[in-house]
Amino acid sequence: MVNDAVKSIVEDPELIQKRRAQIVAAATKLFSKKGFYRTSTKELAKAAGMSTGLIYQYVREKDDVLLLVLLEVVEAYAREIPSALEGITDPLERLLIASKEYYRVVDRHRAETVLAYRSTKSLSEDRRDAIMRREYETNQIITKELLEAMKAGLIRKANADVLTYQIVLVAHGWALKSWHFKSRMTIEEYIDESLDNLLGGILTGRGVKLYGRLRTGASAAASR
Amino acid sequence: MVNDAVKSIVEDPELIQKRRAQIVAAATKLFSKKGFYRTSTKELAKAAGMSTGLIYQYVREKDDVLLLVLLEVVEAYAREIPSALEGITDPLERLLIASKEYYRVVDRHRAETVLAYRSTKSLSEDRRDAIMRREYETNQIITKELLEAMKAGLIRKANADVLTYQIVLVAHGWALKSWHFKSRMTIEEYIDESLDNLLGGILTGRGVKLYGRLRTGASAAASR
Amino acid sequence: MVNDAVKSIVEDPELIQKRRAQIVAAATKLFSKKGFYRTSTKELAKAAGMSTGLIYQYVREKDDVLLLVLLEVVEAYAREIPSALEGITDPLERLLIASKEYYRVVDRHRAETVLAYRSTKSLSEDRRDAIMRREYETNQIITKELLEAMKAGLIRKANADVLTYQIVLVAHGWALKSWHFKSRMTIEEYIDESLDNLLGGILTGRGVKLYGRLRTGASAAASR
Amino acid sequence: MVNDAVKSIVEDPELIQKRRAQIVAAATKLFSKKGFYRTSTKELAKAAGMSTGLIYQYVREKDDVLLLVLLEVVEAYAREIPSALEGITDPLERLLIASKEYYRVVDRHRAETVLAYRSTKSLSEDRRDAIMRREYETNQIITKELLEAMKAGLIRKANADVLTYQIVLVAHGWALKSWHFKSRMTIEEYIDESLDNLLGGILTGRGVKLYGRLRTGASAAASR
DNA sequence: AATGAATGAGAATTCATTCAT
DNA sequence: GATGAATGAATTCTCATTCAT
Repeated sequence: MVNDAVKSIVEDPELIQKRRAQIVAAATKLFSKKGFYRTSTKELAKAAGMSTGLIYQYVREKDDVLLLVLLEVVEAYAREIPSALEGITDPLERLLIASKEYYRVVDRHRAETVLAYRSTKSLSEDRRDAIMRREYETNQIITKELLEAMKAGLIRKANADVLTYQIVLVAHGWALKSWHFKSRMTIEEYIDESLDNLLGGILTGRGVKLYGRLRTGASAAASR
Repeated sequence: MVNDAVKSIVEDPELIQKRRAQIVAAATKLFSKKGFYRTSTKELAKAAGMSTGLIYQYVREKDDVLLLVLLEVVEAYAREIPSALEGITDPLERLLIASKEYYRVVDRHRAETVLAYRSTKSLSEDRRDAIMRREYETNQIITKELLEAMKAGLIRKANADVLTYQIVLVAHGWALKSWHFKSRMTIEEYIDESLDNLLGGILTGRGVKLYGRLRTGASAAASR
Repeated sequence: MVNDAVKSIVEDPELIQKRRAQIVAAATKLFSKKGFYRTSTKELAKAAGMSTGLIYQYVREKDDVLLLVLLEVVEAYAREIPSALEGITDPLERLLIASKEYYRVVDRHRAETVLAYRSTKSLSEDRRDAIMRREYETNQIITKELLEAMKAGLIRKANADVLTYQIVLVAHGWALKSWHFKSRMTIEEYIDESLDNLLGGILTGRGVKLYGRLRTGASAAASR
Repeated sequence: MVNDAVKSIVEDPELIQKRRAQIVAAATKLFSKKGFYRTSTKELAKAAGMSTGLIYQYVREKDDVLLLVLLEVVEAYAREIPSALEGITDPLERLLIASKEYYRVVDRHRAETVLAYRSTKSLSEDRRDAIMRREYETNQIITKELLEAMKAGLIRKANADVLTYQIVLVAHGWALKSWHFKSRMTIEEYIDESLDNLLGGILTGRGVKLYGRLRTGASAAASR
C-alpha cells in the first residue's frame, strides 16, 4: 500500500499512509492551481495541516511529493477502469465500456490529468519512467479490449497501439482543452461524438450493427 | 514582425528581431530540456551568447521569454500549414493535406509542442489567453477544411469542432508520446495509421473512393 | 511591545522582540555609518549575527528595517523626556527640564538623529507618515510646557508651535552639526548657550527672575 | 566658473558649463523627488535631454552629479545673501536683512535644502568636506553681522557661532518641516515670529528700540 | 513524531559604467 | 562630441532543507 519508491523516515506504515494522504491531497490541489514550482513547501504544509518539517519525515525531497501525486493519478486509472468492466463479457461492449470509463476517469480527475501533462517532465528520469510505465500498463487495458474485439471480428485489423493512444489522447483532450469544451458540451456528448468517430472507422459490418445497439443502451445507462 | 505584446527597451526593430531570435532559440532548447523553472536567466543568457542584463533590454521579465517561445510555436503552425495548401482545390485533398501537414509541423517542432503543453499554464492569464487564442485560430484551418468537405458531401455531417480537436490531439500525441512511438514507427506511418482511423469513420461512400486514391498519391508524395 | 506595523512570519512575541532588537541595533550602526542604500541585507545580517533569510522572518522588506530603526529613535524621545519630568511641578522648571532633556536625548542618539534626517524621506508614504506623526506627538511635550508657562505668566504670549520647533531644531543641530560643535563645546554648554537665547527673548519680568535661579540650579544638577 | 573639483573629458569650458547646467537642473528635480539612490543615470539622462553616455563625458561618476547639485545649493546661499546687503550700513539692519534673506533663500530652494540634509552624507569624505566648508563660509556672513552688531553695542555679548547656527537651523526648519508649516503660516510670518524670538533675547536696550523701528519697515519692504 | 526557527544557496532583476559606432 | 547597446557585478528576496527543542 505504502509506496516505497519514496523513502520515509517514519516507519509505521499506517502513519505513512495517513500523512502521505494528507500531503498528496493538499499537493494535488495546490500543484493544479499554482503549479509545482509556484507552490512552496510551506504552503503545502499549511494546506496539509502539518508543519514544514513533518513533510520531510515522509518524503525525501519536494520532487517526491510530485511523484506521489502523479502516481496517485495513474493509480486512479488503473483502479477505476477495471471495476467498471466487472461482469461484462461481450468484447465490443467491454471495449466500449473501457473507453467510456477512461473518459469518465479523465473527467473526474481533470485537474490531475492536466497536472500530469504539465509536470511529468519535471521529475527526475527514474521517477518519470515509473510514471510512464504505470501509464502504459493502464493503456494496456484498452489495448487488450481492442485486440479481443479484433479477434472476435468486430473491428477490422489495425494497429491496436495507435488506436489505444487515439482513444487515450482524445479522452485527455477533454481535460486539456476543457477551457474550450466546457461551455460547449457535456462529457457524455463528448464521449459519444468522439467515440463514434474513433470507432466508426474500424468497426466491421457485424461490429456496426452491434455498436448501434450498444450505443443506445450504454448512453441510457450513463444518463441514469 | 517584432512582437509588441512584449515590451523592449531597445527601439531598433531589426536589433530586437535579431536579439530576440537569439534568446528564443536558446530558450526553446533550454526550456525543452530542463523546463522553464529549472532554467535560470544566467544560463539562458550564456546559451544565447549575451550578458544577463541584455536579456532585460528585450524583455520585461523572464515570463516574457516563455511567451515569445510559445508564440513562436503557434506561429509556426499558422505559417507552415497554409503554405502546404497553396494551389490545392479539391476539398478532401485539402483536408487531407492540412491534417497531414499539421502532423508534420508537430514532428518538426516536437520539443516545442511538448513545451507548450508543459508551460502554457505557467503564463499569466493574459499571456495564456494570447496563446490559446492563436492556437484556436490555427485549429480553424482544419475546421474550415472539414466543413468544406462536409458541404461537398465527402464526409458525413458531424461535429467539426470535436473532429478538429481529435486530429489535433492525435497529432500532438506524436510529440507527447514520442518516447513510445519513436522506436515503433515513422511519422508517416503514424499519420497514415491514425488518419485512416480518424477519417475512416466519417467518409461518405464518395469520400471513401476519393480517399483511397488520394491516400496512395499523398503518401507517395510525402515519401519522395 | 512588538511593533505590528511591521509584519513578521514568526509569531512568538518574545522572539520577535529579541531578533528585531538584534536587527535594529546592527542596522542603526550600519545605516548611520554607510547609509541605508549602501548597506546590503547581507551585511546587515552578518552584523546582526544571523543569516540573510532570518531577517525576512521578522520583516517584510528592507524598508521595514529602516522603519523599525526610525521608530526606535522617535520612541526614545517619547520615552526619555517624560521620565525626566516626573515630580516637577513648577511650570518654568518643567519647560526648562523638558527642553534640556530633549537636547540630551539628541546627544545620546546623535547618530540616529542624523539618520532620521537623512532617511525619513526614503520611506514609503505611509511609513513616513507614521514617523512624522510620532515626532509631532513628542514635540507636543515641549509645546504643552510652553503653553503652561505662558498661562502662568512666565513667558510672554507667542506662537508656541514655532517656539517648539525652534527648540527642537536647535537641539537637533547639536547632532546635525556635530562635526562643527564637537570640538568647540560640550553639550551642556550648547544647551545653556542656546536656551539662554531661545528663552531669553520670551521670558516676562517674573520669568527672567525665576529663570536666573533655575539656570544655576539646573546647571549644577546636570554637572553632578 | 566651471567647477574643476569634478573632472570632465570634454574640454570646452562653455560646453561643460552648458551640459552640466542641464544635468544639475534635471538632477536637482529628480533627486529631490525620488532621492539620489532611486534616480537612475538613465532617468537622469532622459530628464536632462541627453544620452546616458554623455553624462559621463562631464562627470566621472554618479556621485559627482550629487556633488554638483549640492555645490549649486550652497553657492545659491553664498551668492544671494550678499547681494541683498548691498548698500546697507546700519549694523542691526544688516544683521536683520542677512538673516531674513537667509530664510528667503531657504524658501526659494526648499527642495534643494532638504536634499542637502538627506544627501550630504552620501558623498565621499572629500566631497562632503568641500560642501561643509562652503556651507561654513556662508554661515560666516551671518556671524560677521552678529559680531558687528555686538561691537556696536546693539546686541549683548554672546556666542556668535551658536547664534549663527540657531538662525541657520531655524531657517532650514522652514524647509525641513514644511509639511508642518506650509498650511499654517507664510514664510514672512515664520521669519518675523522666529526672529523675534531668536534676536529678542540678545538685543540690548538700544538694540530693542532700533529693532522695533526696523521690524516694521523691513516687513513693509518685504511685502512690497 | 512533530514543530517551526534557522540556514544559505540561488534566483530574477537593476543599474552604474564602458565602448563600438 | 554624442549615442545607446552591452556588460556583469551587486542587490533584494525566496525557499528547499535541516536541526534544536
